[in-house]
Amino acid sequence: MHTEALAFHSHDHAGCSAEALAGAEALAAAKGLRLTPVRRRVLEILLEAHRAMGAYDVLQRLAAEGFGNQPPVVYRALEFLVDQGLAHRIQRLNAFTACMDPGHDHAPAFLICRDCSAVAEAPAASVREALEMAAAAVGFTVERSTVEALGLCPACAGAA
Amino acid sequence: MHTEALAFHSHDHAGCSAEALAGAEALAAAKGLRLTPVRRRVLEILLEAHRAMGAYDVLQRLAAEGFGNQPPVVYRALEFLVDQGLAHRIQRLNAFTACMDPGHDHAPAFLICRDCSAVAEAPAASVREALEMAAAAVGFTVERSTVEALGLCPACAGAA
DNA sequence: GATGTGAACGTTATGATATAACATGTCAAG
DNA sequence: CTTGACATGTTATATCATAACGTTCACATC
Repeated sequence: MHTEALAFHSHDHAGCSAEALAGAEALAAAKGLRLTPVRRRVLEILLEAHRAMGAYDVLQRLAAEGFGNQPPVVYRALEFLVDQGLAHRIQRLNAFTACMDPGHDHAPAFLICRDCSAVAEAPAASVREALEMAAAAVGFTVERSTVEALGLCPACAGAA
Repeated sequence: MHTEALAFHSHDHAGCSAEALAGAEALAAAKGLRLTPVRRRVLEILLEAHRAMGAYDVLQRLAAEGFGNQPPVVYRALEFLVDQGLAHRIQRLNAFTACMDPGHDHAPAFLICRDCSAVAEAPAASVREALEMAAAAVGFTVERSTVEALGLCPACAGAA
């Protein structure tokens, strides 16, 4: 279960966080990256929250634990995590989420529930492919893409 | 020529702006919307620029012409235009562009050149369809979607 | 073990983007 | 000519993000 929309279903949360963290450590070791205390703690905070968090929300948590409490501290850590594919930025929310599946595929689509604000990462290979085709048709070369959908998650759709 | 990536090719710019503006007026008339001086002027500014502009850039133009010079003035006009499909927000740039084809299709993909910053609107029916399928697979209902690609436009790819 | 080097971190300050709240103006319907 | 709805203008502030600079620390080299 690594490409499904975990966030929309109950699951072994502690387990999936631990797994993602282990994946991050493996990736860091493999690539010779430094998963320093700040970076690691930011990733843990995102994993624990299991939803999109604003940079300043993360910063508050960091500061409460004795790390620096100025914006650059958290923005640098987030930049590192995003660059390495360990976290994602949700443009629509100016927020960040931990990547649930570091190291694989990547360039997922994000499904954002407008009701409960849950954010799920969905496999988007077909979406990217369609986008690349559309871009190629006008001579454009895609390097990075952002695909985000706003709507209703299963639970909130059911409640309505 | 209403679904192609105009921004990447030379074309009758004054003509396409006039056309889009006429389309906006027709749409406003048809829907009973008020295309007031501020709103109309914001749309014209976006059409003339023919690229993504930040809200404060637009505001500066407005202020120079005697309109209010406080952020809410331009943000309200932009919100109106975006809601009515006369302009689009480019999340990745925190910027706005005029819609080149008001009234049709809609929910285009945006192709953003990282070199020259040109932004083109590309037809994205197939992309949206793929996204809706992927979302449906996890029980999510898409209401609005954001599809943006960062890369190289034909001209800049050629120059490199 | 001293020392140079570079990356990460901390801090100050500021910049850029966006909205809440309220006052004023406009205009058509009653 | 009042009322009500909506647009605009203004003040103030919230929110998101980065430039610039100094300090610390791990580590390689001498």
